[in-house]
Amino acid sequence: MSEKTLTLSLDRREQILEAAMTCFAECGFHQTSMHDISAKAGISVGLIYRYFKSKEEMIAALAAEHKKDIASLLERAADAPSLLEAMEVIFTSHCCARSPHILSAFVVDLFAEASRNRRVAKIVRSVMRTKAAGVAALIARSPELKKAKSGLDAQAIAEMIFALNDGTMMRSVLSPANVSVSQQREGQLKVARSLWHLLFSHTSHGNGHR
Amino acid sequence: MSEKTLTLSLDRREQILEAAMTCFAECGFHQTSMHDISAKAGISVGLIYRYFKSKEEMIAALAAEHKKDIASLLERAADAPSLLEAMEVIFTSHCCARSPHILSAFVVDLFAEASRNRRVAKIVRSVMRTKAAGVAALIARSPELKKAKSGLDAQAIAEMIFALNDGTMMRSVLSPANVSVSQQREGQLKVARSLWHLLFSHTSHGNGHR
Amino acid sequence: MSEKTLTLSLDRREQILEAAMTCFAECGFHQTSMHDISAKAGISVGLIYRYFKSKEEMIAALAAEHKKDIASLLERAADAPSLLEAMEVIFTSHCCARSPHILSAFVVDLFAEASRNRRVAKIVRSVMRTKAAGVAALIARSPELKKAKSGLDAQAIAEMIFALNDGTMMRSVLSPANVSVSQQREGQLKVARSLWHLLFSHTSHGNGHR
Amino acid sequence: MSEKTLTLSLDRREQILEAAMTCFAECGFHQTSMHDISAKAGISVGLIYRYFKSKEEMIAALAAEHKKDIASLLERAADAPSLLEAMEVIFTSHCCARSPHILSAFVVDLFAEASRNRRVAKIVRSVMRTKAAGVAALIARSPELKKAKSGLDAQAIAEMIFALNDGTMMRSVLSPANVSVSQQREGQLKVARSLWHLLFSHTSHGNGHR
DNA sequence: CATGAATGAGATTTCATTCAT
DNA sequence: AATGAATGAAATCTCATTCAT
Repeated sequence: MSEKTLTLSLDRREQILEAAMTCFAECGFHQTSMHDISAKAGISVGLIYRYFKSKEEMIAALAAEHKKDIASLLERAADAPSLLEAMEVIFTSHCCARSPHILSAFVVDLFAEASRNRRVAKIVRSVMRTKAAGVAALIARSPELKKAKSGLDAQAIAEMIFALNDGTMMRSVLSPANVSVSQQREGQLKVARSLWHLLFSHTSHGNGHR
Repeated sequence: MSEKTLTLSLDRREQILEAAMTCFAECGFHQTSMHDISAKAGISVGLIYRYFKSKEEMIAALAAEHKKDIASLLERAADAPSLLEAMEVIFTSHCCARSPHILSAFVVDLFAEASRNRRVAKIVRSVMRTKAAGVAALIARSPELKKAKSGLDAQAIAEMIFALNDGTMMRSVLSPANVSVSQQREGQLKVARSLWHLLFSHTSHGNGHR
Repeated sequence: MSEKTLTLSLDRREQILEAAMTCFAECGFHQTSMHDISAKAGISVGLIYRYFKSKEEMIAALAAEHKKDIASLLERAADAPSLLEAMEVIFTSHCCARSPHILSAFVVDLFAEASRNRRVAKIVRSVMRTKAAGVAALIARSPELKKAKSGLDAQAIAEMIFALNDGTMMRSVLSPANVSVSQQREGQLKVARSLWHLLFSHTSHGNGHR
Repeated sequence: MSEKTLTLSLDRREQILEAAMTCFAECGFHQTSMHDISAKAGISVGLIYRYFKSKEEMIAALAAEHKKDIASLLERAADAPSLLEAMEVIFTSHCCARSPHILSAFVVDLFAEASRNRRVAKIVRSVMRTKAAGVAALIARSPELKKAKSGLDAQAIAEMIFALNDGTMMRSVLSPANVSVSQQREGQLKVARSLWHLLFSHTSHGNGHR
């Protein structure tokens, strides 16, 4: 029974976080009311407080989940057959999950929040480190690195990849609603490939993407 | 007198916006109260409402100011003797003005806000267009472009520059307080030069920056 | 089995009341939550409701228990060999039971509650009558009364004893934590003896208390 | 203008405290809502917070007012032509001000609160010291003291007076509504005179009160 | 032009109580 | 008998905005 109870509890927790994520992405942390979240989750306000001590704790929990998502993303990227494909996985990651804007909007809010909330800042910093380390490893072991004549080390390349990745994501929150998920995907792929070519390709002609 | 009144008014407006900017950057739009702003500006709450119809209007006004700042930044970049130097101007722009984090935090908040506020979205989109067009022009006329063998057109290059620029800025809101402005500057310069090399340099050895 | 069940139930009831008493004394009736009580009693919230219809009922039950405590106190006082000793029993009663402040704080809260809760008021009034009658009887039968030249009748003397008793108890909730139980006892004894001397002694020299 | 503003503010503050006092006495600190107070004062909830940072601060403010009331009561007592009359002033003080029960109920609540609220405890302790010192001085200078053969010093007598005073007040919160203010006054006077006789009178026959 | 007192809706959070298991 | 998840009303406190002075 304790197992079932635990499962049930975890489901509830998930359900609440899912609702919160959607609300936060739609309205921002501080414009989303607990009532909004409870309504979206289809439960009462009070129940949320059995799972989270405060609204801030929910934000932190979501930030922690984000960290896990990033970790699993990196694993998937590590499994990719080539560095180019790994980069494609990374650059398109926020285009698939859930609805288009949701994730981007959430992450931008997360950074904004991190700039004034120690607790969130700590988590987001750790996300950044996870990402940087993961990709640096990816690059370090890739055959492309040796061919690269850019003179940049794995660390610098990783940082560039992520800055560009975050930058496109930040800008994507403004892409008009009529841009479909697959169009966004295309755009992201284009950026990823462009960067790959810049970093590792020496033949300009091979750059076959539009 | 009307002229003086006008001047006075504009000063007041500036004074209020200056205070608001600081508060917004410190606490975020929706966690900053009108009282916070009035206190920072050293005036009464009521007076703010003689200059701005609402809080939202202040955000919009600041977004508009941001747009002007970007425009003037682009002018300065256009005056730079070389494309590399232009990129250096662009990448370090948010490191000088006011205190370190202030501007970055504000801009990240602005994007977050834009993702759910039509009015702000409109302005920020126009900022993005301004930037993109400005830099595209910069590149189009630069001698480097012809030498570039990346196969990317001016537009794509401009987008990459800005995505990277926004990405590093977004990440900078998390740089610890003990990172000085000049250190941040250094970091930004490094990124700018790396990108420049990737885009336009064919001699890997020339990449002399650390 | 029904007998055992009943016994069990009574134990439970006692256990709950004991926990409630402690919580109430520590935090006050209306700042103690049912959860606090259930936690202190080591049971679930729901179980409390099998024994008490509501929180108010618990307060009433505790008031009723207090009434019994007072009745038994009076019996003990009646068994005392002299009136002075009876008074000593009465004045020190709240110093022994449980931890020092607990009982005083509870009783003061009980009076506060009684001033706006009919049900509690009824019980507390009855406590007061019990006390008054009991002590009046004690005095009426005591040899001291005849010697007393104060001109006060048993009823008036009883009232004075209790007003003084309640007054010292009310003030004792403020005695700092570093006053030990035995010190409090000393203080109460001193007051009891002083009053006894005032009421019944005609030789000022016999007033041997410190 | 600043003077008028100040006056206005003080009036407001007074008005709010007056309303709060009534509500607190009627319902207790923790059963009175801010809305109750604002309704009783005829203002909005928000306005209360311009004058008091929190509910707790209002309680503290009222406790501080109580302290002043006690100080002024002691001054009046000191002006009384005789010690007996001084005691009469003291014992009847809570019968006149405002409506009958209000003050008593408030003070009992104040003691209850003091038993778990450091801030209030501090104030109430200081009230107790003020009272004790004031009356001890009163007694020390009175001619009765010399005649007293009780063997009690001024300090002990003062404490007895106050314990009795507080005790009768605590008990008065339970006097039924049909007991008029003047009847309560009578009762208090009776107690005061009884005590005076016990303390200072040597002729039992002179005890002329009922 | 300038103030800041005043409003009242709304946000977060708590809690007595119920009820399915 | 016993649990504790669930509810939702209510409490405290905040804040954008208005308006009399």
